[in-house]
Amino acid sequence: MTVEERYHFKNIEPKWQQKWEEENIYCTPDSSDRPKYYCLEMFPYPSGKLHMGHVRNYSIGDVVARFKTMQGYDVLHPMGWDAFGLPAENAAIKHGIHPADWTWDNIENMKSQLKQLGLSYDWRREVATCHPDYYRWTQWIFLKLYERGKCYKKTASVNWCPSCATVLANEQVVDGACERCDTKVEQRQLEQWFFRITDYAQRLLDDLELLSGWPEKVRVMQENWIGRSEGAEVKFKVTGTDEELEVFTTRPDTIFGVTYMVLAPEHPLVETLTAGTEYEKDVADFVKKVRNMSELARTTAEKEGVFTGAHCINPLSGERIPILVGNYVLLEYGTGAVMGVPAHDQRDFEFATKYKLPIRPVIQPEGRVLQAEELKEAYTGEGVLINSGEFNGMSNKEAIKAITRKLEGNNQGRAKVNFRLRDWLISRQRYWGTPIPIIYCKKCGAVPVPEDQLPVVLPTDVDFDPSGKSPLVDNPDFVNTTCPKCGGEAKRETDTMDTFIDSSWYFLRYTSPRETKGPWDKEAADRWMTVDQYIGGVEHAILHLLYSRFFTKFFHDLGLINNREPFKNLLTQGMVLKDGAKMSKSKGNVVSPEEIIDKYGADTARLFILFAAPPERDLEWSDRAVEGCNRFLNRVWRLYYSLLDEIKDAPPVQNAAKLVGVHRELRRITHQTIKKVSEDIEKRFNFNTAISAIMELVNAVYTYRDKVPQAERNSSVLREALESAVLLLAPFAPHITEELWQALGYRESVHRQAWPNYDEAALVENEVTIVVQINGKVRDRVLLPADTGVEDMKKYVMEQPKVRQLISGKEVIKVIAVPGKLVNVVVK
RNA sequence: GCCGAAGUGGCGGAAUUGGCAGACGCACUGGACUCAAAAUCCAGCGGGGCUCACCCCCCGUGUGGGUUCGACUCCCACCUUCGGCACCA
Repeated sequence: MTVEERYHFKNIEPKWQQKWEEENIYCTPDSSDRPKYYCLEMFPYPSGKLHMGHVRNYSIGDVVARFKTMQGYDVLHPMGWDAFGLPAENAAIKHGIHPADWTWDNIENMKSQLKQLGLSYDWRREVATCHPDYYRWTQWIFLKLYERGKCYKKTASVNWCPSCATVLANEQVVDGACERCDTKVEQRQLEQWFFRITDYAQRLLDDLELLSGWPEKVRVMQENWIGRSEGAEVKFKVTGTDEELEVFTTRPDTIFGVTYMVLAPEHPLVETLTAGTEYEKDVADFVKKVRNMSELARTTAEKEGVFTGAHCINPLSGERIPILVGNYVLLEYGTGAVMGVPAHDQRDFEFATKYKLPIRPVIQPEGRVLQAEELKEAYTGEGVLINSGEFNGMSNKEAIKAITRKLEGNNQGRAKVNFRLRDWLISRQRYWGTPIPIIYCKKCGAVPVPEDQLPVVLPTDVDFDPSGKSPLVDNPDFVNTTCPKCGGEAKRETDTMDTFIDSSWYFLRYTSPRETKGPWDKEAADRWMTVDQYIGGVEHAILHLLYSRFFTKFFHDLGLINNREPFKNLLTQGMVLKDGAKMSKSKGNVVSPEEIIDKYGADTARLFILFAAPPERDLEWSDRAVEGCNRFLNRVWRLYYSLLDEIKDAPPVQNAAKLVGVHRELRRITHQTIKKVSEDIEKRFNFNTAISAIMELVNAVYTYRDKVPQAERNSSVLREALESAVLLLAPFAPHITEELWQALGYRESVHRQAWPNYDEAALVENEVTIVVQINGKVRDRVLLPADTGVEDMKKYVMEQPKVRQLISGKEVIKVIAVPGKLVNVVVK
């Protein structure tokens, strides 16, 4: 095969893409003796067009997959579509296109764009969550959760997005607004489906320790989101009734400092305690006012409260304590009621000061006497108990245990762990999602659809209401059915599932994507899981990653898989910026991947995006730098073109040890580059420095070609350098390297070659430059044999005329020598 | 407010274990090639001083201190930017 004089990516790229597809070179075999490696990038929502964030995500993953393949691993590298979701439905309402058509068209379009990038996916394993063969198993998983009591329906105050016309999970509310459309979220009382993720709170927290391959940042975010706190639940008897008021506190040691109690406005006792009293109206007005506030307004409002007229009894001191209702107490956390200890909690302090409630210190810091009147803020530190009866003098740390024990003994309380994490609200009042497989029967109530009747197919013949109301609600063919239990008339659930459910198990489906007997084949799942490397945006740090971990644990408990965690190593890539801001239509700073690929080719686009910054960091787009990468590929091409005849029939390097001078040096650079590129990819994912090392190798070959006359060149060394450069560059720029590889005379794909190994002996330098410092400042450099010992180095350096001159008349205090590096002379 | 990450030339970034700061690339400047341009190639490119040829010297990794023979790297304090959490009792 001959090589053209100029690099025409427009011919080369489609040619190889087609060849690779014909020969199925990226298809993962069903069985193999090689060790497995599962490389996964977060699958995209099929919005219609690829953006630069996708290009970055998938370029990173492709380098990893190709590198691991060349290293001899059996690599699973699949791609698919997170294909349910609101934009499809909005397109239907706006443009009259059916969500299914819209979605499948987009998938087709994006798939061809992905193919143009030359990504090494096994397309036979493609999945789309909106396909009945997929969501059938999403429904199956729902039924398993239902069966095991991990799925339930309840009426609760939920987040409602008026623009999306649906409820949202807690995780989908950001700063009181819908994470999708930024509309202010309202609170509504609705009956909704939940998954009991809170049952897994402790395990989700504990197993973060297994995830040493995750960024610390993501682990901390999950830890905060789960929000474990240890404390106690304490019962206070309400005076004059049989009622008991229960509170959760992390500070049972301050119980003698309680001077009031506060209930959440939604707390059931509020009505009970005030009914028929003179306080009823004031309290009801207050509750109404607070309830009408949005969550955001409520959390930013100043603390307010009103007295209910009721009192309760401190279980340890017997003291009578007033009960208030407060806007800052949340019903959903703990028991929906808190004890007020103004001396030792800043919020309580502010509240008590505002309403002139008493403040009583019960913890005394060492060496200081706390006087209630003098306090300017709550004392939240450690100390010794005072004003606390039998516990006086005890350290507060001990008192936490002692008081909890005492309460437990009296049946007035118990140790308790609370989590910030709430159950996952999974139902959505929208059409384009997985139907919830539940049937409501007048006689039997909510009945799960039997497994053999799955999937509950989403009907496609539906009309869309501009209000966003789900077309399922008014679709009699879908809604009306018979009860699986009694055969009587019944109605289907019309809510669909949160799309995060679809994406919480797709990584398992890839292991056996056409399995019909279950969501996946256990043997296949056990062979491939866990995902060795997961790559995606940090915006999924909580939602998707937490839900997937929850599902994995649930599947593990059911014996469906052996692994406990889905993703062993996680790489969170940074954003692609233009002019310092995230690319967005509204800012008008979008660079389209299509244009770039058309102008420079996929190899250039990939190379730039990997070269411009390390993957975790944000990347600033630069058209000029893209041109630079294109220039580099042209430079590589020209180098091959000019040397191809010379190296075509060159044998492998023999008697490497006997090489000298420039030939030895070129070989050293070749092997040093192999080492550096291998380590940069493997250990650090620093593709930018790997690429710069390849550039240096190419520069070195240029220098060799231009400085050494042709007759004197060592064609074997030259060939080794050029061949290595192609192999090292192959994961980054798959098309050009394939073309050059074949030009070297090989028939088999470069992507099926073994990753090059470096020869340790070739790395050894005979002579090294030693830096000479005087008092830590570089003053000279000397060339010494690489194996020169410490004493010889010192001796040699001290004899240098320049050194003698610089230290003359000064006292040499000591001389430090680091072999291969430097000599530092310390003088006074 | 709390937690975390980062701060290095005109720009993106490098320095992996405390040992030559600025690799590689972009931009820029000068030169070669050309009738000319593009492309390509060569050289220069942190700031300042001194020579103004070579050399040499001083300063320099957000700021101020410290440890060390030696600090972009370790420690303390502070400033700035970005990200996350934020009545969670």
